[in-house]
Amino acid sequence: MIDYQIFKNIAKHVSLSTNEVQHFASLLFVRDVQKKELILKQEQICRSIYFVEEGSLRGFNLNDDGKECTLMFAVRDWWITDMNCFINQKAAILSIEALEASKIIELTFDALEGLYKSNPKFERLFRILFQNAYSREQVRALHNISLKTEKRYYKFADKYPAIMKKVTQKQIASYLGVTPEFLSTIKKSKHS
Amino acid sequence: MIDYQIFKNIAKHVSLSTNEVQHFASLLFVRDVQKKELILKQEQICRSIYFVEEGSLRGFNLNDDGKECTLMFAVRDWWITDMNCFINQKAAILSIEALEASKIIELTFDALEGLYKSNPKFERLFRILFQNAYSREQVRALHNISLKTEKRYYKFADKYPAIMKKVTQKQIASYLGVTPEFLSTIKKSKHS
DNA sequence: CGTCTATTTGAATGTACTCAAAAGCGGTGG
DNA sequence: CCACCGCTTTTGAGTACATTCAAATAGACG
Repeated sequence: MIDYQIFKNIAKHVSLSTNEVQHFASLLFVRDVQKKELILKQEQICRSIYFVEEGSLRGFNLNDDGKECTLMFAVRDWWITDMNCFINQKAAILSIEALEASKIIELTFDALEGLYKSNPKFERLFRILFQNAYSREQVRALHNISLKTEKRYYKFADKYPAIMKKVTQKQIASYLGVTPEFLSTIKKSKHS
Repeated sequence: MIDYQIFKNIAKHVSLSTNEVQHFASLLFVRDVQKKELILKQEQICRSIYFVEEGSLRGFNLNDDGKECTLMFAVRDWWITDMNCFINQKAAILSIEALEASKIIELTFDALEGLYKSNPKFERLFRILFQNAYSREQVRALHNISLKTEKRYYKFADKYPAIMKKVTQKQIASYLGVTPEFLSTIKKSKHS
């Protein structure tokens, strides 16, 4: 297990001793999920943060009108959770589904709180992960309010080629907050 | 200085000894800025994170077409920076201006990196601040892509009454990513 | 091969923008 | 204290962006 991608991901930010790695590993749950399986269901308490060891996931919200909004994708080497519900341990706004057969690694809220207490390296690790996540969301918010859909689409496609390979156009449309029909017409018109 | 709001803010998340508070305080720069003064200028390296001790700030981007987009407001007891540029120590995308005469507290990147190394409590503190910031941005992203402008406006007004008192309608429009003219027509139509 | 879903296309409608002009408001100087 | 100036807000007409609904086509999968 110690040759898993998750340890390479961590090693980018902090260096752990063999013992620390072992302890961390002992807290993880590795799960193989199949395509379309839900790792987290909306309304359910969000008890864990997830790492994509292999495969791909999508976090989305289904509203009262039946409209799906994709908030995030996660491919190999990415972390994902419904952050707001995770940190407050309350009912999730998002569902998270597998886009294909995937291997995911689960770290529960309680285990993570224990890690924070037992070893400041984990405070550091997640401080870095969260600061990076916040930074990305801040840039995304700027793009959302300042750019036209067409430009946002091509920026997304440029920035995340690994995601483009895994997802349908309908899912990208729901990530951009437009209808699949409109995204279709955008792609047809000649682009920059 | 130790009765400043910033220490109450920190005490919500970690408890520091008198010595730790003193050390932290020794790293801070307190500045009085006047209305319209720029704390951070776009294109300039973003070297610090700021805390609003008193007053209010606005972070915005000015694009090539001369269009201003407000990414965030900060009132008393809030932290603000151009996160992406702060953590990479590169040219800022945002300018930050004072909306009124304000007292702000500046913590530089280098000082903060020193704090992380010297005392894990600061890793914890900023881990919590960043996770909360990320959580808020995630919710905001969902609202941006799923809700109509009208609903976003009233949600914002409900959630941040302290900000509503300080900012113009034009600035709110630029935060929502719509024109001031359009926001004006929204307010006129009868609302939910 | 047949079924289910994704994608495309088009017409009609709604949402939001641009441009222009008028009205309102706050601050400054005489 | 009033008059003027600059900026914000409002209003309206015309246009562009994006949605809804419906139907046709194309792909994916068992």
